[in-house]
Amino acid sequence: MEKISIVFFGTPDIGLKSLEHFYKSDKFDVLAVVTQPDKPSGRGQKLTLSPIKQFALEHNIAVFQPKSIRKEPEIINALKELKPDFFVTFAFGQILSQEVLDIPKYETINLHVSLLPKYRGANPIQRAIINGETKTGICTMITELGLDCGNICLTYPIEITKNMNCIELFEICAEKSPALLEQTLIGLKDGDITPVCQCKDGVCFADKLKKEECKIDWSKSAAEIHNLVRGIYKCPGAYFDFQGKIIKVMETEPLNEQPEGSVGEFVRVSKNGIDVKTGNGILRLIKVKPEGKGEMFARDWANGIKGGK
RNA sequence: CGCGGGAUGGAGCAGUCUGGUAGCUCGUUGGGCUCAUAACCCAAAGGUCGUUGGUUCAAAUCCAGCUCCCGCAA
Repeated sequence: MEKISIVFFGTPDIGLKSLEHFYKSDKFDVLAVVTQPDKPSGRGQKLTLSPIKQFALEHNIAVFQPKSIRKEPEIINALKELKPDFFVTFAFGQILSQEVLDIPKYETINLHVSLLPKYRGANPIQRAIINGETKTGICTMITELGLDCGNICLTYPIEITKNMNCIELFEICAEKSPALLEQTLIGLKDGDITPVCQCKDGVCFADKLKKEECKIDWSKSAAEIHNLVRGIYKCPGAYFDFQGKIIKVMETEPLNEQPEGSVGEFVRVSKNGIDVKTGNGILRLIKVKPEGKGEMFARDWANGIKGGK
């Protein structure tokens, strides 16, 4: 069987397993990788390569790093020269142009980590958890010019369990993506897949996270805050202010009690954690991460506060 | 050279400015109380104060270098 040739468009590590799969598979040929330019990042402003670029460099795959691919004819021409069967985009971070979409012999396909048409856009995984969804999924689609609006090829459902956080969900998505992409490409090439239009009902968008959203509003219900905490776990993490310091909340458990006291007050400190009164119910803080410190159990943090007074 | 916080028994912290006996809240172990306990009382064990050098009669503390961890910003 002739190999299917692809160009992989991606940036963060959620797509790494898929790229690796294509690279190692004898059914596919990765002609090149397109990723975001290197950016200064991290403490000390060091120039950082995207995980996808690192992988490409380690395996001698050609890398293109357009600032904006629509406006760089040289890169577009180079991609045309490759004569790929497919373009595969997965968390690339740039909008393509029709000219780019038309380059591959078959299609340009995109993998999106939600069950479209829900959660189109930048942050589907985190938004799904924040909104308390119990199921989501991944799907492949024919890329069109609009935002995640193309016809659907294949989907794979994923259950969101009660305490799952966004990192865990990221990993599941990354894990399940390679097989779905492979099926999609082979199916499209053989004509076994007929992409279907996204139904018009239920369209919603997953906007980028704003900084204000990460600050915990104790007047919300314990369940809502719990969803926020796990939805933005570590990236960037939900927090509250305490004595002028930022305290990030890493792990929580909502409880149904309705205690006396005011909203946001620590009503109880026990071996299990710090119980905070919310607009509805108690939120038990299990693990926190104070500014400048490492992650710790909430009860340990509480120990230090008392001792320091 | 982007800005900033931190390293002290097993955990979380105070003590550093103003050098002079290793402290607090927990945990652990043993004992007591109790029908019983995660509660209470008593006792014990456990620390080269991140590392190297300097100043000093004397350094967790002052000075200089180094290592590691973390927050912001991007």
